[in-house]
Amino acid sequence: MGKGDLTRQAILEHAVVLASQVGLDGLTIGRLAEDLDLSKSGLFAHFRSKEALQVQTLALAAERFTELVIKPALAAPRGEPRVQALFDRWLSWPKAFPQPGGCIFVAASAELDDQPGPARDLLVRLQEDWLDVIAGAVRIAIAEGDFRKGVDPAQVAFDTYGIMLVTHFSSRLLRDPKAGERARQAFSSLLAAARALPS
Amino acid sequence: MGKGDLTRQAILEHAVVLASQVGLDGLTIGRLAEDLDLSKSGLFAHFRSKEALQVQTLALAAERFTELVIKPALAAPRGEPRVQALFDRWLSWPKAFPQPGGCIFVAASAELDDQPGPARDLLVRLQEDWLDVIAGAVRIAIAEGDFRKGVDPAQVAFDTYGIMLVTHFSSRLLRDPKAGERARQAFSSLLAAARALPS
DNA sequence: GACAAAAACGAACGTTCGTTCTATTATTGA
DNA sequence: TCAATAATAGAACGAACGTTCGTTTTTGTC
Repeated sequence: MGKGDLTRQAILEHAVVLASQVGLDGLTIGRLAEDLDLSKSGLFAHFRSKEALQVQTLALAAERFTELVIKPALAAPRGEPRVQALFDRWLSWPKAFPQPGGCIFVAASAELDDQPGPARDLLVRLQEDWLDVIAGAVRIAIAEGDFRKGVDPAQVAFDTYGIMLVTHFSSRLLRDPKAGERARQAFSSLLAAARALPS
Repeated sequence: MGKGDLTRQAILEHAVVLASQVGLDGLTIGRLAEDLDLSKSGLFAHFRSKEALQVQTLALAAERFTELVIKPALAAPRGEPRVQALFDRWLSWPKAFPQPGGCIFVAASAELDDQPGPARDLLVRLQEDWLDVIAGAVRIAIAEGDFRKGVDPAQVAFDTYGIMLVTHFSSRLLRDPKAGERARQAFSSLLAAARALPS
């Protein structure tokens, strides 16, 4: 890895931090350059367009998300524990990879939902993949007998995603200190409803 | 109402539409003026700052939300029907007051969560009020005997808000045509869990 | 219909944006 | 070590931003 890739990596690392606060659109080449003691043009040369910068920023965040959330959670035992692990890891993900403005994907979701382009395309793919990971874990939990047979994995993934979103808004916009607690409570109810009756 | 107030109203009406698509920050005085066949300076004179424009845009949307969602729902019978009505009215609110970019409050929530100022302050107050309305309806449903005594109204409001958020993202970002259906399913499960057992 | 007040205009301001050049400095590989 | 290449800097661009100002048009009232 040459020096170029090194600084590019450093730029993107900081871009995620910044984008979590000001959004992918609020992300500015001048600001980024100033923070990293680079010239605007020098930084720009690494990406050759702002759109590319946005896409690569999202991509880096996704890479980290896989490392820090998905991979460790998939190490949990098949069945309900793995579903629980996915949720727990998600909850602590803004701490695992510091994002002062909260989850960058949530911020980007609201921003890009009406803005066609490669950044939106990538984000959609990432979010669909994430929902699929959850649904897959639920499907396994059904097969393992932890959850009832009638449970719809996609619906559980939908519901879980909802809890994640409301947790984000509750803690970041409303500054509710009880958000984490409420989130756990909500998720616990969700699991209880899916759980198979003890035989 | 003089002519000034009339055009100001028209401006704000369109500002809500625009802000739902590009956000409160993406809202631009030039674009707004062009759409309404006004001069930039002529439009600007109505507000004297962009911040005031943003705040008044939010305020108008809140006014409409009260008219079109809260007020009609509160006309429903006390108890579970009223809780259901609140949810149903929310679901159809982007159609009742056209917002091509989806609910303006959801868009603003992600945008302003790290941006101190009067716009954020107003938005927080509005969202807290909305949560209180839901929690209040739940409290009444408990008193009426529709819901179990142990139900936590604030938690139900939290859960409901989550379903609303995931519905928004599912339909707007992922373009999932089944979002509405999934939302109803999720909410119906939520109510079922809160419901008192038939005596 | 005259006249003051209100509303809208048009031009310009200083900034900042993304982007494009050309030139200079660092890094690399033979 | 030295040429080739990659990385960065610096200056400038056109466009768009919010905002200000002085002027002109429209409105409402006696």
